[in-house]
Amino acid sequence: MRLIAAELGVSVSLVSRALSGKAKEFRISQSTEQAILKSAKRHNYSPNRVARGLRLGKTNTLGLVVPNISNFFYSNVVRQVERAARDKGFSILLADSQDDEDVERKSVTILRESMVDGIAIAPCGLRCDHIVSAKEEKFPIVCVDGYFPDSGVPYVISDHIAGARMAVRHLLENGHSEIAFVQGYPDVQVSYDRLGGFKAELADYGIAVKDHMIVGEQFSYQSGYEAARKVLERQHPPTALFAVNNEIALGVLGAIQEKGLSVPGDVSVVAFDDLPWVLHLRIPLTTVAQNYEELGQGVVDLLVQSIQGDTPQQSVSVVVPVRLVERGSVRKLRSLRNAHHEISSSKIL
Amino acid sequence: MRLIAAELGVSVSLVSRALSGKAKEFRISQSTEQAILKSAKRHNYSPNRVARGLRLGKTNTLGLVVPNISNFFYSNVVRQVERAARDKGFSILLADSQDDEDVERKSVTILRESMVDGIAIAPCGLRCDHIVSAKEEKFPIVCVDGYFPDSGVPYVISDHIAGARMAVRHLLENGHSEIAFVQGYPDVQVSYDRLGGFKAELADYGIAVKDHMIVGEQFSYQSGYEAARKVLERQHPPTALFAVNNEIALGVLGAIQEKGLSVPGDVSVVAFDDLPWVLHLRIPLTTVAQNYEELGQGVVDLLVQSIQGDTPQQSVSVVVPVRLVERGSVRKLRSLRNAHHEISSSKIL
DNA sequence: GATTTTAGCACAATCGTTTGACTTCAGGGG
DNA sequence: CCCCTGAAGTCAAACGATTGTGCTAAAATC
Repeated sequence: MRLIAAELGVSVSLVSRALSGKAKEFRISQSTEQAILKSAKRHNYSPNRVARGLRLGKTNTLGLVVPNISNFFYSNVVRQVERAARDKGFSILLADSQDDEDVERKSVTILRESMVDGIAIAPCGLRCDHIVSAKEEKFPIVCVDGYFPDSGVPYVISDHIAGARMAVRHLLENGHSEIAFVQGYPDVQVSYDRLGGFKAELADYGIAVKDHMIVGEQFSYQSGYEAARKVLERQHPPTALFAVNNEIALGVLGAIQEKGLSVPGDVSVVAFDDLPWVLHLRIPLTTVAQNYEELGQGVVDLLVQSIQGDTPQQSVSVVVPVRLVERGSVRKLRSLRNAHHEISSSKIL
Repeated sequence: MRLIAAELGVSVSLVSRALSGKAKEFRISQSTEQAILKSAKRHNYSPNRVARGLRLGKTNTLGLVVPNISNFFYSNVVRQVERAARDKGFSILLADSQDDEDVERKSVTILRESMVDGIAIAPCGLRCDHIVSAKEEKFPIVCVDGYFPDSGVPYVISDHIAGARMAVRHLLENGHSEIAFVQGYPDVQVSYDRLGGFKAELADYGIAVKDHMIVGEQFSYQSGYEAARKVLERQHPPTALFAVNNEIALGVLGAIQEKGLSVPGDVSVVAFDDLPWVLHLRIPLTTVAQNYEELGQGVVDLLVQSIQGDTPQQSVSVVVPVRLVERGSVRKLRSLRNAHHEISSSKIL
């Protein structure tokens, strides 16, 4: 800008205004405006976003924190968030928290130091003081996938409870009553919700929840694998397993395969998270599909709303519906179902 | 910083120096240093990276451009790049070019406007003027996955040629000579290399390349699906297919399944890109595995080297070895192989 | 002809940090 | 008594853009 100003013998302010299209507003003569624009082209000038950010107090950048970007679910969320953000003129500053609360915390700090205009975060734990304190300082922040009830932090999530219920109902309706719940790290809201849905649906059918059927401790292949192994080695193994995310689902399949069991012949499987490759698994998995696009779009919308100050309602949040995609990894157990009816007089749809 | 300075009745410069640990160097009395540090804690001050970036001319941020972050390959690269960058104190400004050269071009502009200290880019096309011009302006930029020969732009790539050769050799050694090459967008260096490897290996075995066996036009499920369908419907269909990336591989599997064919019974498949779920496919795929970690680490290393000005060699680039992981999607065709030998007197290992 | 308007532009502060160049004061050596 | 040294700090200019205010002519008005 200096260069241009000097070259044309005008002031920098003039250049700035001309380049930001405020020529009319500030009565800049057509001749100088054209000269400035032309000169800018020649030097192929492009504004310094950092300087502008400093002056304007906003950078047109959104921070995005996810626990593990190589997880297909998150990479899709990232993609959708990036797309939605770009549509609104924002760039994405990305941080991978590696499922570590400390890293997450540091990432949030760095993002705020970087003057991002807002942060979208898929939290990896239960502690949320860094998030809440951001919110209390009027810093735009929105959770995605996970959330913190009563924290007042807005969120965009899939309907975890309904998703879990749908999956379990599907199993129940096919006669399964011995269902293992293979979860990830239990102490996050997502886990609470999915487990809650699982239990609630069982309760609706009058079936008691057995604690030993709730297994697993991490959102990883390994954890899913070990948990499934353990539960399948019980004296009375489950007839169906519900895997709480895609990585765990793979672990579960690994364990099943290793035991020489077949899906759905010996054991049925339903998983949370839909993936393109489930179709081509040995047995196409029946899954609860989440809507990445709505999640990504939703979180960006909320964030941008909050940034622009028009926050109509206090804490608007979005719950995106999920849907069950049946693919044949669940076996119909008529006999068992009927048997069970007589015993438990469970509620029938 | 102002606040702290005012509160203690000292100048901002003092605060700045104290906080950046230059107390000794600038002979700041222990008492004031402590006071400043204490005050900073109380206000939980954290520096403004934007202001610092403006002043210092560097932001400790790396730009990263990938064609499609929801592709498992790229999401892993992103993860590794992010990790390696964080280890060196850099953040990642992410852009998804959506396999669109114009978007890619704009992304590079935005990243440079954002004063990132360097850019890692997985190019999605053949045009590279924006990349070369960055390099010519001494702007640190490194390609990953793709590259531009003779452009002088450093790169970190997998050994595409060797990978393709390994895959093809494996097929040849199992008696396949009618191999379809299911590629993506042909006009990128990656495609040239993989196709080149394919042809070279066939040539080494004295087998002529048939143009109608080279199919596909995009790096997508759909493209892989359609290409596989078409080639399988020929009068003399191939006995094996080589899918050039993971999404295409899925499309190929989809087509095979739809035709009611079995892998490897009716047709063998090898794919580029290793994925966690290939183990649990109907038939575990034999794949060419890339080393994400080395790719990510390598590109960050090169970039940081270039940023810090110590560029030992002119254009250091890295070619990361790949390895073939056999899993049983290739059938041994003794008969066919022998038959073929007699006809073509092909070179045998 | 005096005054007001207005077109066209320049000045300078500002955003938050960093940093080279000064300043000030006390004490020591000659 | 003067000069020098060193300790402890201050000043002010940058970085690159934006923006409120002020200035100067020429044109319009009465």
